[in-house]
Amino acid sequence: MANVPEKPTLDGIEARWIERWEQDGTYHFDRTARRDQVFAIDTPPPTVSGSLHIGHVFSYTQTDTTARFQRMRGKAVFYPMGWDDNGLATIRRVQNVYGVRCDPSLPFDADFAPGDEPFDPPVAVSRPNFLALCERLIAEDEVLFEESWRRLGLSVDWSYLYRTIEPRCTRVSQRAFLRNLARGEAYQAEAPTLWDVDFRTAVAQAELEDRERPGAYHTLAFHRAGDDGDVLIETTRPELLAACVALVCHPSDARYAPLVGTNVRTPLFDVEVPVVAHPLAEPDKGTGVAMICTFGDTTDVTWWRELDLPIRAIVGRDGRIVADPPHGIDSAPGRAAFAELAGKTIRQAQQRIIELLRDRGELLGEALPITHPVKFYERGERPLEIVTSRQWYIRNGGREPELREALVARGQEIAWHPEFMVHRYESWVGGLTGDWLISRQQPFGVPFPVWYAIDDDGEVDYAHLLFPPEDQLPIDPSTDVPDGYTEDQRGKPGGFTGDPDVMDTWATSSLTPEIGGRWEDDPDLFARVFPMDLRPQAHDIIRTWLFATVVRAHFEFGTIPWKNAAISGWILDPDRKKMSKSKGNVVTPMPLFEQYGTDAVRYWATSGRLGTDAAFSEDQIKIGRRLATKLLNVTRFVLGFPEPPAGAQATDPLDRAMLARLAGVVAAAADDFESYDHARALERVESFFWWFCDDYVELVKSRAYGARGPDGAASAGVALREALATLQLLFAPFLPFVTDEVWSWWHDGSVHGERWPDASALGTGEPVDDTGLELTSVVLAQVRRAKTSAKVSQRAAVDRVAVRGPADHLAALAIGLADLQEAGSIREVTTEPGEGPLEVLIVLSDGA
RNA sequence: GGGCGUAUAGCUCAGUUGGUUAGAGCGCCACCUUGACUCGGUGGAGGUCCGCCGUUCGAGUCGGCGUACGCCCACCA
Repeated sequence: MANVPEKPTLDGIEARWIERWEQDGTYHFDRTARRDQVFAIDTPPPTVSGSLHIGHVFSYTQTDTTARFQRMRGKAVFYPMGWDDNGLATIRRVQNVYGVRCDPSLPFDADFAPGDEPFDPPVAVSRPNFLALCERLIAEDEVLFEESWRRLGLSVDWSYLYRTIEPRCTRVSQRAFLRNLARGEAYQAEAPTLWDVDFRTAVAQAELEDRERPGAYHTLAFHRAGDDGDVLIETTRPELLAACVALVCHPSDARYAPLVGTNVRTPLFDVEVPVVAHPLAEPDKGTGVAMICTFGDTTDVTWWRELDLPIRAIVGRDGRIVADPPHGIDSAPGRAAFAELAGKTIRQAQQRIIELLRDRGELLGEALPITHPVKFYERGERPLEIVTSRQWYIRNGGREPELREALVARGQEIAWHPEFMVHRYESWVGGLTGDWLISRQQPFGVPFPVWYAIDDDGEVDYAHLLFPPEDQLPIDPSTDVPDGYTEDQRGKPGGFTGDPDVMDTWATSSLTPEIGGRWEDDPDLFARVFPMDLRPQAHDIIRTWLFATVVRAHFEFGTIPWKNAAISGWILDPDRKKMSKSKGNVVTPMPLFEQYGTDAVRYWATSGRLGTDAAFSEDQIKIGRRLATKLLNVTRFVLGFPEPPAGAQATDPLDRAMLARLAGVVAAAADDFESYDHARALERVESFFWWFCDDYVELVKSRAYGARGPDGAASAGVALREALATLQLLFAPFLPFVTDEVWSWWHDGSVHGERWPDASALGTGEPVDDTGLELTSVVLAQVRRAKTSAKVSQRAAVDRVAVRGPADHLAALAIGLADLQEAGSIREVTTEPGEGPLEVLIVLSDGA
């Protein structure tokens, strides 16, 4: 019945099995399953790009082993996939691939077509043209992207594939936003926000990172009234002097106490500003007095807000000094100085103002060079500025202690794997300084489903919002028209205008459980999968994706979005540096799949534990390859023994002991999986497997061929096959291709449609003492050692093996002696009771 | 500044509630072409378990102090 190939091979098996699984619906989600029979996974939708990254392989394969295990446990596994294609990553890619930039003021050009090469210099295109290019590039990318993902052998149900920009996801995103708005969880505000001058968009606290940058302290002289002399301050940003609205010192700083409440005049611009006190000012920094500008950093924002200071904004959204001086700069010399700076970039303005100040003697001493951390948008190239703008926010506890506590508590409801990762969540939520800024001033993304009425004077009335009913979603306010209006009223007095912004990508991806589960579109499905069982993701996006998802579920459903969070580590290169495109040390998995087979790469990936960064190791992949090859060969070998008669059982004590040991592995590996420790499960199974191949199969092969009669052969044959089938099942979550390959040689149907083995059904199911098995291995090793030392073949004959040791050990060992004799080509085996540890005397035939 | 994690063989890492001489794989060395596997098999060498102090009959494991590395959060005039 077995159909074993003459020369088994791993080459090319992926394509065959991927096609077969797709045809047979092997990973099809049974949506009739009750909620308690479902295991739902909130798969991270990867950002669409040209290719798969080795880090993807690492984390997604780990999740896949859990999905496969749960499926084998009888769960209906809901394992959707999605592509995240609506973010800045897509915009950047379109800009680079086609050499274009979006200029919303341009009209649509129906004849526009990109060239084969990117335009250089970049060409400005209209928003509709830009969006068309986004769609086009995404469509091209996603074909190849999906192909490479399928090659990984994930057991996802591809019929649930989604793209975050598609209408259905846009609808989910807009609906959730409108509900947040209706409940007061989302709001609009005009406020200072961190701003990327290259992307020309606001960015959220979660997307910041500090980078060390060179800078310098410059000492500036502010002037007191009359002849009271100067007040000196140090600043790294003299170019913001025109934006200065006050000086600040610590309330307890006696040196400056007399100054507080008085006014001083700024150098160069001669603007009168007050000296104020605030606890955030640090006496031992600089001179102890700092200038407050609107806005140099987030501390300035705090001071400005808490001290109720005026605003003098001088940095435009393009990162240049604005054309007109802010109010307060009234003197002719002051205005002249400002004119020198207007239109310059920050760098240029800094250079120029230093010259101007020095010429006037208001810059003292030499600049003191320093290195200091500067805030950047994580994808950006220039430091962030702070500009005042109208933005949308979702409350996240950053300004409300009660909400913050509630969200911390939600995080603690989740079972984290590993547990300590909850600390990252807690420290992030605990450190929030403001609400979640979700609007972005970008051409491509999910639009805010909001219009504003325009009053009779032509002013936009931001307090007068117009919404679409939910059943009209998704909408684009730049082309759709609110109820009660007509298109020709767009932008007119008494008419309306659409909100120009789009949502940040996290505002949509924070809804992946709702998107994947078809919230509101398919209530029956949603009820079966939400809240989900598992969110797998990497630790760097706990503060963004994970937290945001918790916020949305908390508001919409009053629940956590999933019971478990499995946090994977990162891939480091072999020198333990983080892999990144800029370092040029990125490994692409496709060539590895080709060279070693997907299973081999999966072996490496699943050897990694959750929460632990792992070094990329081609050696580990080679070991995986060896394992897969061994599975092919041992299957071929075992299936080549005479088939035991129907109804035969494993009766030989050695066989029963082996099966009992295997039963222990089955149970322990299941426990490992239940506690999200796939790597330990693999280690356990693998360890048994090599012992099985190296010792057990070697011990019983002669008997299996009939050397000790038909009963012994039948017992060995049964045990070998039971163990082989069990091992194939145990490896199935890790090595899906080779296990289905070897399974198919002697079974109908896929191994991935089978149940996890029943430990109690192995052998007779009765407990068996493992000592005999262990001792047999020990004596076998001694015999091998004797032959190796004598530099003879393992096949060489042995005259006599004499074992001396405690009676209970000898009794246990008795189950293996006959097979040992065959396996070792031993003429005579004797045992003798004695004290102390087991001693083995081996007499080789040559007298060696 | 606060927090989390890691430290075991040349390398990558296991080591569960404390329990004989601390394990695996790779690499290295030697040997064997033994009924499937040379992408194979057998064996060997190789360790002050980061340091110090403590608890204990007993510590790689528990506690304290420290060191190194990585990360998170905060600060950043």
